Amino acid sequence: MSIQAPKGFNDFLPGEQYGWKDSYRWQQLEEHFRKVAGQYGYQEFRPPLVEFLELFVHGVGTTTDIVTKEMFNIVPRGDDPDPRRMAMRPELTAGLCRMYIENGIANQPQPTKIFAFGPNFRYENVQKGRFRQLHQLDVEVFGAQDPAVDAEVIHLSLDVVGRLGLKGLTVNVNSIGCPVCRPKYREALQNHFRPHLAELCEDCNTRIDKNPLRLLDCKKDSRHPAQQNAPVGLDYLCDECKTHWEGLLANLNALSVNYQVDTRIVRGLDYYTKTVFEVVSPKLGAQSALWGGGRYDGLMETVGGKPTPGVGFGMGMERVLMALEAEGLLEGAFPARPRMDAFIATMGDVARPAGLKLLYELRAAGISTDIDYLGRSLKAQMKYAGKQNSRFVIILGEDEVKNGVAAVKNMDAGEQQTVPLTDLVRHIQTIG
RNA sequence: CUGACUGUAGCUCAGUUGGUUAGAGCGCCUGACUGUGGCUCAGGAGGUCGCCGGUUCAAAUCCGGUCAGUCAGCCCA
Repeated sequence: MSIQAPKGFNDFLPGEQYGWKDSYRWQQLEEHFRKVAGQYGYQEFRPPLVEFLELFVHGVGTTTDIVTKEMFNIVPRGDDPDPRRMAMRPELTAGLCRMYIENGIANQPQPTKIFAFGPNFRYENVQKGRFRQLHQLDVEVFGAQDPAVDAEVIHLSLDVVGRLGLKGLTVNVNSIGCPVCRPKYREALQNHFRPHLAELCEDCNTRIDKNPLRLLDCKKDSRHPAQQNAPVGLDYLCDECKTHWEGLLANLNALSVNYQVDTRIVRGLDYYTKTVFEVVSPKLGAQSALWGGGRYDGLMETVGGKPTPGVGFGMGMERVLMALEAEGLLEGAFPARPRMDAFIATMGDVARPAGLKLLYELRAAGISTDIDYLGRSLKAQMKYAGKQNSRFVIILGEDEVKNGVAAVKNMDAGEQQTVPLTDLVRHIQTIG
C-alpha cells in the first residue's frame, strides 16, 4: 500500500455505492439544512477552521476531554512574530461567539439566530460513528433567554431529521442549573459520592473535585448503588432556573415534542447552563448520540464578550447519514442524482470541431452536456452515454455536418430523428 | 492507550491436509457492424496474496514480529 488517508479522515466520493459517504448525499444534506434553518429565520455564519488555542481552552472548558486530550494543535513557525498556538476547531460554538464579539453583532437587531456547518477536528480513538474529522450542522441563538427559544432550537433539530423520514429517536432533556444553584448541587454530589470513592473508578476519583456532575455519566460505575440514589439536579435548581425549566417543558409540550426527562445527562462541555439535551438513535452502536446541545448563558462572557445568553446544538452529519442508512432511508431521503441532458457523439475529423462548438453552445444554453475525449468508436460513445444516463445522444458525422443537422437519439424511447442544428437547443429543452 | 476480530484485483470475496503459470462475480477497456447504448457472447488490462523475518525441497496457506483496518472500552456529534 502506498500513502493512505490519516486515521479518522474519510473520503467522500460521488456514487450511490458509497452509501452515507456519497458526496452527492452530503451536498443534499447541507442544502436541506440550509433550507430548514432558513425557514426558521436563521442566517449562515462561517467561522474559520483554525482559531487561537486560547479561545477553545476558555470556550470549551479546561476540564473537558476535548481540550485536555483531543485537540489538533498547530504550532506556529519559528519565525512567526506571533508565538500563540492555534488549533483546528473541535466544535463550532466557540468560534461563533468570537465572531459575534469581534464583529459587534450585538449592535444588530437581537436575537442573533445563526446556522453553520462544516468539518471539526478531534484527535480521538476512531470507532464506528466517531472520526477525527467530523462534520456538524450547527445552530445557535445569541441574546435571548426565553425558554421558548430553547424549545425552538430543539424543534428545529428534530424538524431537520424528521423531514428526512428519520423516526424512533429518543429526545432526552435535563437542566443543570446555573452558577447560582450548581455549587449546592456539586456539593451534594460530592458529599454523596465521597464515602464510596474507594469503590469507584480512577476517573470518578478525579472528577469528584474537578467536575462532580460527570460522576453521573460514568459508564464503568453506572451500576454502583451510589449511582442509583444519587441526588437529582432538578431538586437543587434556584427559582430562576426552576422557572426556566418549567417554561421549557411547557413550550415543548405546546409544540408536541416527544421528550424524556433524563436527570443523568450533564454533557461533556463545561459551558452549559440550564437546558441540556441529547438525541440518540438505537441503530448506531456505541456512538448513539446523533446530536446534542443546550443553553450556555455564561459562555460569551468567558470568551471576552458582554454577558449574552445563548442556546444551540451540534448535529453529527456522519451519524445522521449513518442512521438514515441503517433505517434504509438513504434513497428515500435524497432524490436521485440529476441526469445529464445530452451527450455528443462525433465521427471523423470533420464532425469533431463541429461537435466541440456545439458542446459549448448547449452548455451556454443551460443544457448539461458532455462529449468523448478518448477517441472512441461510435459504439463505445453510445455505450458511455448510456452509462452516464444521458437523456439524449446527439450524433454528428460528415453527412450531418454537411447538411447542418444532427441525428438526435432519445435514449429512453430509443427513437431517433434528424434535427437542424439551429433547432437543437429548443428541441432538447422542449422534450427534456 | 487496552482488548477482540480482519488484511488475496478498483469493489465484494473464494482459495482443499503447505505443491507447479493465484481464481470468480461485479466494474473497466476492446471486439462480434468500416455509423448507434441497455441484453448476450468472445477477448483484454489489472495482484510483489499488507510488510519483514523464520520453518520447509516447496508458504497466500504454518510460526514470530510489524504495520494497517474494523469493532469495543473511555468520551462524545
